Amino acid sequence: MKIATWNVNSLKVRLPHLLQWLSANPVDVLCLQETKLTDDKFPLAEINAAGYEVAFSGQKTYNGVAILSRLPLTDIQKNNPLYEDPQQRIIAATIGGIRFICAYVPNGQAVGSDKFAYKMAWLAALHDWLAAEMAEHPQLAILGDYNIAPEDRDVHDPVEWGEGIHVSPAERAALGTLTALGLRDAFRLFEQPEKSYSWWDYRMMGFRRNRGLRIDHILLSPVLAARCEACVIDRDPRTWEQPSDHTPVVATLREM
DNA sequence: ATGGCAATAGAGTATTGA
Repeated sequence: MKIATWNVNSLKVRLPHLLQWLSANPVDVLCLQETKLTDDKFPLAEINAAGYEVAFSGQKTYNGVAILSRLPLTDIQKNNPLYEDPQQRIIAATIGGIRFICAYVPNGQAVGSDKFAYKMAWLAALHDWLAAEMAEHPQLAILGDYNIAPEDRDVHDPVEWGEGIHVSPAERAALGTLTALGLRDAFRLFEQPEKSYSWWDYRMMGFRRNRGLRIDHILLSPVLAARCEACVIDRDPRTWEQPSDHTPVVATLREM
């Protein structure tokens, strides 16, 4: 089973890329972030025609998440039941006995800002909800844009980024509370090339110069981590015309 | 230190992203 996550930065603009990528990479489950579409504008017919069922939760202009699946999705949950949030950043569903959570963690803008406080409160609530979900679902995967680079090796220039947004000790500690639940970063279960990133700034030729961050992650419960046999970042879509600034992360799970 | 690029809303420019 192949599972993946991709922040598409507008599904309206990126639908051709999504369909192109899926035709070459027919993953079983794909979590999308930043669809930026209200539900009435979601391209349901095109995604169904590509062979996928889909659960989605969107809003105008910002945020918006979706889970595409070749198998039926059940027990669909929108947002964290422990956290009242007008922003559509989470959708969850059970697929083939696995609980999937698609998450778009707040950006946070700048350490100490109001948006940063929101990010930290949001992550604390996510932790509490995940603890309950993991107790109920031993097979759990949470995929998405975490807007946190876990370690300095996930940052193109740790000195330049300092202790700013996406790399601050507080954010890394919040991510650490998730791994303390037993969740494993699928990418780091395996040997990986140095300077592997999942996002590059549009500006300053960020991609060409590989000035990136690894902020998109697949976290797996212990049972699923034991089934994981590969995890890769697919840089290819970032080379296409008018790309998202993020690129897909794909994990392979051994069949039971 | 700032802005640089892209998407959106909406009609010139502001906001947000990371």
